[in-house]
Amino acid sequence: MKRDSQATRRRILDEATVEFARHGIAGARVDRIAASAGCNKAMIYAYFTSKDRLFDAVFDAAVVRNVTDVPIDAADLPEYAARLAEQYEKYPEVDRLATWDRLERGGAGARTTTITAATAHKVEAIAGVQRTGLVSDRLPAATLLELIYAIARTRFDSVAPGEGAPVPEHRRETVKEAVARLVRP
Amino acid sequence: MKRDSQATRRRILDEATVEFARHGIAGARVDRIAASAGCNKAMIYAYFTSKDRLFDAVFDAAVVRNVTDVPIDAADLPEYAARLAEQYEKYPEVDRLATWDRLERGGAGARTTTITAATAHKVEAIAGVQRTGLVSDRLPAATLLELIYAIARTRFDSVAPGEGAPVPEHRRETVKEAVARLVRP
DNA sequence: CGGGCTACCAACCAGTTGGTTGGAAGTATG
DNA sequence: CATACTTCCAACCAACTGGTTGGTAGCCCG
Repeated sequence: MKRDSQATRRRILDEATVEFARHGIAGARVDRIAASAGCNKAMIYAYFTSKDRLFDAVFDAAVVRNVTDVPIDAADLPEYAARLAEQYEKYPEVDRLATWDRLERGGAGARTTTITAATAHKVEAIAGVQRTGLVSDRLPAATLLELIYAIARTRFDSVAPGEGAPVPEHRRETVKEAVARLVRP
Repeated sequence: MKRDSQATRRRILDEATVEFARHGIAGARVDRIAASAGCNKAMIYAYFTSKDRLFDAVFDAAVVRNVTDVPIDAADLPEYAARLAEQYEKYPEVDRLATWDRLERGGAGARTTTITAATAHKVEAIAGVQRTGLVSDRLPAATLLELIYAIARTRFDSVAPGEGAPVPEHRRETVKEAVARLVRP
């Protein structure tokens, strides 16, 4: 068959993203990833060394995209949070991968240099805006960021599933309103 | 050895709680549960039928305790959220079990009659207080409850791990302040 | 055109694991 | 004291699974 190692690697990563997001590390099956990627299991080990390293690659790719796609705007935290919520809506697997990482690996994936640097930058940006008085300093910058993350990740589907769950536009407004209240001076 | 089926069942449930909270369903090992419960694996199947049913029993016990231990007080939502946060601090396995349930079973455990009834009651209680004007109705009652849950579950340890993470008392005040802002009319 | 390298694969291995079986042992009762 | 019931167990089974091996086949280059 026609060969293209870059294409094979790409398909493995894509299908592994789906499999890990759905089943986590312990529940994912390397055989299933190979089957849906249309290649042999040995190829996965050739490119990624082990199941765990494959998860690393998947996690890093997903998280880097989130950090890149949604830069912080400390001057407009409600809007920033709304864009973050949209990103989670667009890529629900990212939150799932982050949650699997927290449960199965104690959050090790989130302690990479890329993420910790990005996070430190965000905290400093929020602290800066707090010093100008535009954002309340009743809560520390790091705490505020965690709350913004928690609110942006909320899907609003578990209390009243199927009914009253906000459509994306409502979710955006909900997140915006909630964060606006948190940061109001 | 002296026999006591109630005691054996209790030990299995306790050790299964630890194992499922730590590893989830796919990652938990029935052999490990048996070993730490000090009984034979066959006993687990005698009492609980299957690994999945054992998780059901563990989940139900943990969740029922949360619902029972922390009844809602719609007249003081910030304080209610603070008590909820304390409960999560006291029993961190509950949030983990709920999260595994969401990831591995699509939240099926949370859709039991006990929980949906308790939730409906809470939503109605919040809606009632909104009608009196004491709590803002900018956000629907169900949405407000989801946000309260999200805030109460936040551990404030992932943005600045190890440093600046609030001690329980600070966490309580942080949750209270955040929820007070959300519900302010 | 043939050799060598790269990309790929079917079959396999050794260990694991949820669940079962054919009992043994403790205990209660007649 | 013997029987029967309940609680418990060691060994086992069949299927599974992460990872490896001994290749094959496509393709490039001299």
